[in-house]
Amino acid sequence: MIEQRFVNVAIQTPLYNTFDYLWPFNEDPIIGGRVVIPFGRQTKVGIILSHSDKTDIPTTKIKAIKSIIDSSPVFDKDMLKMLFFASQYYQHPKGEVLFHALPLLLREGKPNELKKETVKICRLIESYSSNHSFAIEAEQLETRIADADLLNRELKRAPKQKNLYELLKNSSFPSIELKELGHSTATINALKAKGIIEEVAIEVAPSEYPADAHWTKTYSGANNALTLNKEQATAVGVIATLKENFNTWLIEGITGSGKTEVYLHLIDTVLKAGKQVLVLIPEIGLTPQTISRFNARFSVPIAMLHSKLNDNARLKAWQQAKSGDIAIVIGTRSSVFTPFKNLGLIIIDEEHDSSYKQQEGFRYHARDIAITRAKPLNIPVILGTATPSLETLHNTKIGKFKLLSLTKRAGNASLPKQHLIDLKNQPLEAGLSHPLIQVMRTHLASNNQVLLFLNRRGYAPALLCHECGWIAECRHCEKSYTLHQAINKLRCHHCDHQIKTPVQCYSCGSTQLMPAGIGTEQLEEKLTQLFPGVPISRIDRDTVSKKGELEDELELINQGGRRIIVGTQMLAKGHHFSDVTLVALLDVDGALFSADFRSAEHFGQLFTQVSGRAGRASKPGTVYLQTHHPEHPWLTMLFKEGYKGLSEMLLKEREETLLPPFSHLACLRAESIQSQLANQFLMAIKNELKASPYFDNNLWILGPVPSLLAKRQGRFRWQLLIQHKDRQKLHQQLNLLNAILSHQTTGNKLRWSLDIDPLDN
DNA sequence: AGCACGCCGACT
DNA sequence: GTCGGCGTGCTC
Repeated sequence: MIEQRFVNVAIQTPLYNTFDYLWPFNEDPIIGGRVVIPFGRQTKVGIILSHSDKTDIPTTKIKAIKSIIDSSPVFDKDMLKMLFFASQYYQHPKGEVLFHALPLLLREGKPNELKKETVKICRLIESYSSNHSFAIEAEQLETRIADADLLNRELKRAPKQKNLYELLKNSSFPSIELKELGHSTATINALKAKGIIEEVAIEVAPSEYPADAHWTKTYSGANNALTLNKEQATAVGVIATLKENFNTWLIEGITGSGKTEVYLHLIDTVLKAGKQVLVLIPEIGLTPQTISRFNARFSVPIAMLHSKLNDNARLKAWQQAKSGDIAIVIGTRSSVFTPFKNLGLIIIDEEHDSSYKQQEGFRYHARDIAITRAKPLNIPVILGTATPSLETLHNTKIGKFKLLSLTKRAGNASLPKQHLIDLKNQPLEAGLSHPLIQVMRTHLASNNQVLLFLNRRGYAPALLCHECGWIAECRHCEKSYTLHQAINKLRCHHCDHQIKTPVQCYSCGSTQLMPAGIGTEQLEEKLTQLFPGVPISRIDRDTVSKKGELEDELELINQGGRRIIVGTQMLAKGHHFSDVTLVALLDVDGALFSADFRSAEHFGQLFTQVSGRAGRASKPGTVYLQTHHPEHPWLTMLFKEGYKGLSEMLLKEREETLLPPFSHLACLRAESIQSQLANQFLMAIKNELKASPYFDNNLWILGPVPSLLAKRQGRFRWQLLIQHKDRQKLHQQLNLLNAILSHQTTGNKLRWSLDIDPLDN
C-alpha cells in the first residue's frame, strides 16, 4: 500500500478554516513554507501549517499541491504560534492574519531570495595585490618588489592615495566600497589614472558579507552618547540587568525628560550582546530628526519602515532583519510582524498613540502583539510615553507591567505655567479672547513664537442660513459640510464629497448664508488682521499635504521665519519648537462633552502633548486654555495635578462604571445602504446569541445602537457593544458569536466587522 | 474575497 | 434570439 501524505494549508481568504491538500512530492513538507495550490478555479499561494498521513476530507475533494515555493520557512515556530494566537484573539481568519504579516511580494508568491545587488567597488589591479595565496615564482616576486618600490616613490607626495593603497593592500577585504569610507573621488581617480586600482561593478548578495565585517562582530558601542541623569541611569540599569527576561516596562517620562536617551542606551547594551532591536513609533513619528539621531548614534545597519517605502525595499528589509544583517528596525504599526534572527528588545514609543491599533480588516493592536511576541523570546518590551493609556497604567498597578518614572526635564527646564481663560460672555475674534490676544502681543513683543492649537481645519465647520437656520449637510453622512473658503467649496470631512459653495439657501432661497464656527483657515485670516506684518504658519492637512512640505515648514519655523503657528492635531506629536513660549488651545469644549468614554483620556493626552511643545531651559513656556467650562472636573484636575492626577481619577471612574480596563469590550459593527437592515441584522444576531445554550448571562450586550457617526458614505451604521468582566469568558462568547456569524448569509447588502478591544465607540 | 452558475430585462 | 444584471453558493 502506498502511503499518502497530506498537508494543512492557510490561504488568503476570508474563510475561517484551513485546507487539506495531497502532498505529491518525495521531499518532506516544510512547516511555515509557501506552496502554490489550486483553490476553486483559482491558483493561490498557501502556507503549510502541518502535515499528516490522514485527512477528514473525502478523497474526491482533495486536490494536490501544485508546486513548492520555499526551501525554508517564511515563519519560524514562534512567529506561527504568535500569529495563531492573534487570529484567535482578534477573531480574524488564520489565512488573512498570516498573509498580513508578510511583505506584499511574498504574499504574491515571489521568491524569498536575497536579491543580488550591483555595488561599485574599487580594488587593486592584480599585479599590485599582495593577497595571493598561491606560490609566486621567483622572477615574478622580483618584479613585484620592484613594483612596490615604484609605488612607494610614486605615492610619497600623495599621502591620501598612499593611505588608500595601504588600506586595500592590508585589508581583509581585497576590495572596498569607497564612498562609505569617505575617500574622495579625487583620490580614487588619481590612483585609477596611475593604473594601481580599478573600479568594477560586482553582484553581491546582502548576506554574503565576510563574517568579520558583520555588525555583530564590528559593533563597539554607541557614538556621542549623552550623560544620563540619575533617573535615566536607574532606568537603564534596572532594565539592562533584566534584559534576558521577559518584562513589560512602562517608562513614564514627562516631555523633555529624555526618554529617547534611555532607549538609546538600552539599545546599545542589546547591540553589544549581538541582538537585534525593534522600535515601534506612531504613524507620523518618523521625523528626519529621529532618523539622523539613530544613524549618528549607531554605526550598524538600520532599516526605517515608513509608509512610502516600495515593495522591493520592504521585502529587502524583511529579509535582512530575518537573516540578522540588519541590527535595528524602526517602523510603524505593521513593523511588529518583522521577523528577526535574534531579537533582543522591543521599544514602543508613545505607547498611548491610537495609530498602533489597526482600524480595518485585521484589527490588531501593535503594542499587545509586541508583548505576545516578546514573551516566548524572553526579552523586554519598553513602553514609553508622557501620557500612558489607562490600560497600561492599570497594568502597572496590578503588577503586570513594571513602572519607571522620569520626572526631571533635561537642563533643568521648568514645566510650562498653565492658565485657564473663561470664555463666558467674552467677545471673541475668530475664537480668540481679548485676554489671549493681549498675552500673544507680549510674547511676540519679546521676540518669541506663539503656537495656537485648533483641531478644526477649513474656514468654518458649518454653513448656516441666517434667515431659516438651514445647515448645509452632506447627504451621504448627514453631517454638516466644512466651508473651505480659499477654494470656494464645501467639503465633507467624513467622506470625500465636496460641492461648490452655494450662494442661496437650499431650503428658503435666501442669500444670507453665513459661516458658523471657526476653523484654522479663518483663524489665520483673522490673525493677519490682528497682527499685521507678523509671519504666520498654518499647519494642517490642507496646507501640508505633500511629502516634505511639513518638514520644510517646520524648518522655516525653527529658523525663526514664522512667529505665529496655527495648527491642528498634526502639531501635537513629535515636533518641538524651542522658541515657542506661548501655547494656546482655543476650543476643546467639544472633548469635554463627547459620547465616547475615552474622550477624557484622549483630551488629557492631547493637552499634555500640546503643552509639551513649548519652552526650554532659558525660555520657560506658558500654556493657555480657553473654555466655557473652567469649573469642569477634568480641567480642574488636569490643572491641579496634571495628566497623572486626571488619569488616576478616570481610572477610578472606569472601575465604578465597569468600563475598560475593568472589563473587556468587543464591538460588532454593521452597515447597509438600506436604513434598517444593519439594525435588524444586529438584533437577529443578538437574539440568536442569547438563545444559545452556551450563552453566558454575565455577558452584557448593549445595542443595537447607531454608531457615533450614524451615517457615512451613504451607509447607515449600527453597532452592538459586547462586554464581559472576564477576558477569557468574553473570548468564549466571541467564539460562539463567530460561529453564529459564519453561517450567516448576508450577501452584499450588508457589511459587518468585529472589533476586539475597540478604541472608538 | 473571487469566481462560477443561474435566472430575468433591453438590445445589435 | 443573447448580452449582462447581480443574487447565491462554494472553495480542501
